[in-house]
Parts: sequence; C-alpha cells; structure tokens
Amino acid sequence: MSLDLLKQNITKNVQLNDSDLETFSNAFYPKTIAKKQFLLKQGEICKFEGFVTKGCFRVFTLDSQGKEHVLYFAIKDWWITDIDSFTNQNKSILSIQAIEDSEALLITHENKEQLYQQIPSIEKLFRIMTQKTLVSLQRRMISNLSQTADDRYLNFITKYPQIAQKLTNLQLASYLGISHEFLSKIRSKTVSK
Amino acid sequence: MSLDLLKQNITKNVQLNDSDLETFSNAFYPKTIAKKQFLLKQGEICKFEGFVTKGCFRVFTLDSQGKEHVLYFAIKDWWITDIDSFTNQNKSILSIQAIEDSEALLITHENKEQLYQQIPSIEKLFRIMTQKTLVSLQRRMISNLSQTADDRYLNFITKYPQIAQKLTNLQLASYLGISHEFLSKIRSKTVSK
DNA sequence: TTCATTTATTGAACTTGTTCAATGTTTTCT
DNA sequence: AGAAAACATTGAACAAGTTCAATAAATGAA
Repeated sequence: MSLDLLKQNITKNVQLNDSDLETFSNAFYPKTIAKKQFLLKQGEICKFEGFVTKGCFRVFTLDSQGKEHVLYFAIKDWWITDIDSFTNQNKSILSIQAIEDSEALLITHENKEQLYQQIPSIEKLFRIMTQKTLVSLQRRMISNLSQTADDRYLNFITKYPQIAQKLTNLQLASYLGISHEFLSKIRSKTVSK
Repeated sequence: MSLDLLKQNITKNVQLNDSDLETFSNAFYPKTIAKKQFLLKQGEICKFEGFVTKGCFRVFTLDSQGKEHVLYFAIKDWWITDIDSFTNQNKSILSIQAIEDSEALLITHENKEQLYQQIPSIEKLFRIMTQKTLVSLQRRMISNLSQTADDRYLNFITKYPQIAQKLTNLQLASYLGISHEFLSKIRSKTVSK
C-alpha cells in the first residue's frame, strides 16, 4: 500500500516511534493526477508537498522566451514541491505536471507546519532530506559545468534508467539543457556503438 | 565583533533564547586563513562547517581533465562547507580555498551533532538555511539551462557586485562555466556599452 | 626595483550545439 | 480504423563557445 512506501521513505532518513510515524503519515491525502494534468502551475502558490507513489512528474519552468527547462523528474519514492513557494507561500516559478497517469500523497502547508511543532524529528527529517537534495543538485551543477551534452546524456540514462525510459526526447532534452534535435543526433551516434 | 555577525545571521532565520544563542555561537572557534591557503582539500574529510567573517573563499572541484569548476564563492556572512563530506564524514569532492586573507568561525562535526540534540531549534535553523541554499541553487541551475554566457555574466555582476569585484577572470569564468578567454571577450563587448 | 609568475587580451581555426525546414513515425482521439 | 496531433530524425546554415598561441599587463617575492 502506498502509505507503507511513504513510511519506509521516512524511516530511511530518521528514527520515529510508531505513533509519530502514524500521526505524520496520516497527515497526507492521496491524489490521482491524469497524464498531462498539472499539480502546480507557474504563478500559483504551492499548497502542498508531495510524495510520488505512482507514475512520473516533471518539474519545470518557462523562461522569458517561452522555452521549458526541467529542474527534475520525480517517480515513485521521490518528493515534489516548489520548495520556495511552499515554504514562503509566494508565487511559484515552477510548474509540476504528470507525464503519465500518476498518484501522489500530499500534505498541506498548515499541516506540515503544525507537525514541525508537534514532532521535533520531522524537523530533522526534512533537514536531512533537503541536504540530500542539495548535494545531488550540487553534483548536477558541477556536471553541467564540466561535461559535454554527450556525457550528460549518458550519465542520465545510466543513473536513472527507470526515468529515462518514461521520457520523450523533448522532455529529456529540456532537462539536459540542449535542443531536442541535438539530443536526437547524440542518440543516433551513441546507439550505433 | 565577528560573533555578533554570526548571531545576527542565526536570528535572521530562527528565534533562539539568549542562552541557546550563546551556547550555540560559543561552539564556534575562529580561524585565520591566508590568501591561497586551503580550508579543505578534495579527498579529505570535511571536519568543519564555517561562517565567513572576513575575506572571500572559493568552493570548487577539479574534474577528470584537471579543470576547476567553482560551485560558489563565499564572503562575509556566508556559510562554507562540503555538506556531503561534513554530514556523512566521507571524502570530499570539493576544495575550499581563501582567495584573499580571510577569517571564519568554525564548528566541528561532533559539536554540531551534539547541539542538534541539545537545542532543537538548531535543527530548524539548518533546515531553513539548507532550504534557502537549495532554492538559490535551483535558480542558478535554471539560469544555466536557459541563459547565454553573456546573460549569466551580467546577472552575476549585478547580483553579487561585492563578490565580482574580488575575483579574477579565471575564477569568475570557472563559476560561469566558460573559458576565461571567452569571458574576456564578453567583457570587452559589454564594457563598451 | 627587478625578475618571475600569474593574469588578461586578442585573433584564427575549430568544435559544440542551435535553428529552421522538410519528412517520417508514433500516439491519441473518436 | 482513420485522421489529427504530437514526436523524432536528418541535413544545411548558423551562432556560441573553445582551444591554442602570441603578447601585454599586473602582481608578488627577494
């Protein structure tokens, strides 16, 4: 059951007694999001933090020229939110869209704030989760600074094969920071090897 | 005095009573780092988290081709560490070097872990600080995906003029992800405007 | 102050990646 | 199943950024 997946995910990061674990995970409500539907649209205030239990989401932004740039993809066992908009309740610069029929467990801002007070270990949980997210984004930043598109593509498909398999060229290209035409050329080069 | 700067920085993010604020800030010890000296070298285990009180540091990594890539610069009122190496006490992939005569207040891993236990608000403090760091790295990631080197350069010098002024072209170029020759060409173009 | 070292500038040739357009393929909808 | 829409591929012309090399300027150490 999907609540179990959430509980497992939590206890990977922090020790919680059974009662706290129940209280915390019961604060989440399930939501089904059909392919192409949005969980959050750029400009809205992000009302939730979510834990993906099925499917796949893309978290992206539209730049001033109308181009989309993917900040990350999230499959089962990943978290999704616009952390800035959610914590400060200001307008989001990100959109979150399901790229296939998906499900997530969501928690509201009020409930989360309350649980921070009520269960001190939740503070620790999100401190640790945020640190891990930061570390992996630092790694991605460095790889974007140091590697060529070819390398970044190969990196991605070996590191996240389960995600890669769900993506169109367009979606992957806008994560890698290249045009989809160029990704297509990279592919035809590397497939032949 | 530099401890006051630290206290101010903390209370920007979280409410602490006077005694907790004293206890926490007294866990830090001052260190002077001369220009070009390293606070951390790639491959070592990061023993400290630091708060910069004077000067400027560059946090960077060497890639497989021996090229340096700057993850960030830190001046007065900024924090420095290899968060991965510090929290997990594993080998660092980052180096931290003073680019001018500098000073920082440092805390050890043991002391910090102990204070997490002793003062629950410290957990909240670092949860919030890490979130802010993550948000600004997300923004930088997006701007690296969507903007041209020209734009990134202009962005940086308007957003961080105090830092920009301390940097050589080489240092700034390796933050922007371009060659220093190309930065030089960007400069000669934009100066004339 | 001088000499050595590091840093900055510039140009030419090159590589990586973009854009646009045409065509083919796959998916989706009814 | 058939039509429309979305997606993928390819090539040609172009733009952005790199590399290498030569030279100038700034900085640092004795």
